[in-house]
Order: sequence, then C-alpha cells, then structure tokens
Amino acid sequence: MRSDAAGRRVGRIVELEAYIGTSDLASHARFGLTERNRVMFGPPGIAYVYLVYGMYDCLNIVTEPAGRPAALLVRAVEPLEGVDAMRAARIDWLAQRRRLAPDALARGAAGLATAAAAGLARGPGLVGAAFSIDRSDNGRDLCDPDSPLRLEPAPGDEDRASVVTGRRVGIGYAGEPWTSRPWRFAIAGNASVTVPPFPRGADQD
DNA sequence: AGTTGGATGGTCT
DNA sequence: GACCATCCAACTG
Repeated sequence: MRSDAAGRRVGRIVELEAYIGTSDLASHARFGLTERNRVMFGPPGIAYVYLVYGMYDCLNIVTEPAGRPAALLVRAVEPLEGVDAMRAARIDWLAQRRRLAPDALARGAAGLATAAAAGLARGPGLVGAAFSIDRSDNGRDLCDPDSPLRLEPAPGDEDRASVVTGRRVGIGYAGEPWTSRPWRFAIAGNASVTVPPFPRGADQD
C-alpha cells in the first residue's frame, strides 16, 4: 500500500517474479555488487527500485538475508482502494514524460478515465506509475508500519492451489536454464495479472 | 490475434 | 556503444 499526498492506495500483489543469487544470469545481481543493485545484497523486506527502458520504475522486494542477493519483482497489483488516486497517478506519470505530444497526453488521460480498474497496475511499469513509485523509494523499509510505501498482511488466507507458475518475461539474454525456470508466480484467473503471455494456457512452461 | 517499432535514459563490458 | 526484469500504437493477416 502507498499513502501520500495523493491519497491512500491499496492493492493486492497478484503476480511476482523471483531473481535469486549471482548465478541467476537473469538477475541484476549477475555482475556482482554494483551501484545499482546494492540493496539486493542487503537485508530483506527492503524495496529495490530500478529504471528499465529509460522510462519505467519497477518495484522489487528484497527477500534473502544480507549477503545473498535476491528479490521479487512485483509484476502486477489488483487495485483495492484508492482507484481514483491510481488513475490520477497514471495520468501524472504520462504528464511527466518530456517529449510527449499534448494530444497524446490528452488521449492517454481520456483513456485512463474510463479504463477498467483491474488494469491500472497490470505490468511492472504500471505498478510503479499507479503507486507513484520511483527510484527515490529505493532502499525503503517495506515492513515498517509507518512507511508511506509498505507491505501489509493479507486480510485472508490465500489458497495455495490458486497460484500458477510460468517462465520469467523479458530475460532472453540470460539463456538456458534461466529462461525456463518457472520463477514467475500469479493468482490464477485474476483480472489484474498480465496477459499475454502469462500463463498462456497451462500452469507451467 | 499476432507482430513490429519507437520512446527514453541508466547501467555496464 | 550496446543493451535493457516495458508499454503502446500501428500495422498485418
């Protein structure tokens, strides 16, 4: 959840990808400790936020004790509260783009005004935009109850059987066996899960 | 319904 | 200088 001047935004994480260790050639930790990936080598429960493709800030949750670089990329979130604030944040994100034509902004804003809530944070770049996450959140303690960006216990028990797995996206450069590792996890049938290409029919591949 | 290409700037041999 | 843990519009069939 995120609470700030834009209001209170709450969502349920419905899709994740795991990146584990320096031997995982898909991970940012594959080069060892660098300036960018430093928090991946730190304690768990901390936000690792990076910029991809010059445009999108993506949120990760560090998962292993200090010294073992590992993180979960938050790929999709189901909006629960503060949907209007999420729409506003998505529009704001568009507006921040430097070379975006005014008519493109107007069209984008109009589209978002009527867009289904389920899709507002469907995709790692969109999670960042909808929750106003950027690199200034890097290193934040997501387990601190006072943090403006934080994880909270799920209200109910998640049915383990509803979790499906698949291969990670956008990591072709890593090669095998990393491209085939079923380290992507999602809630089956949830409307906020990215599609395509997940899960493309089966629950493994 | 599937494919292609442009946006955009930080990070790393 | 090449390559991205992406997204969307604009094509093709």
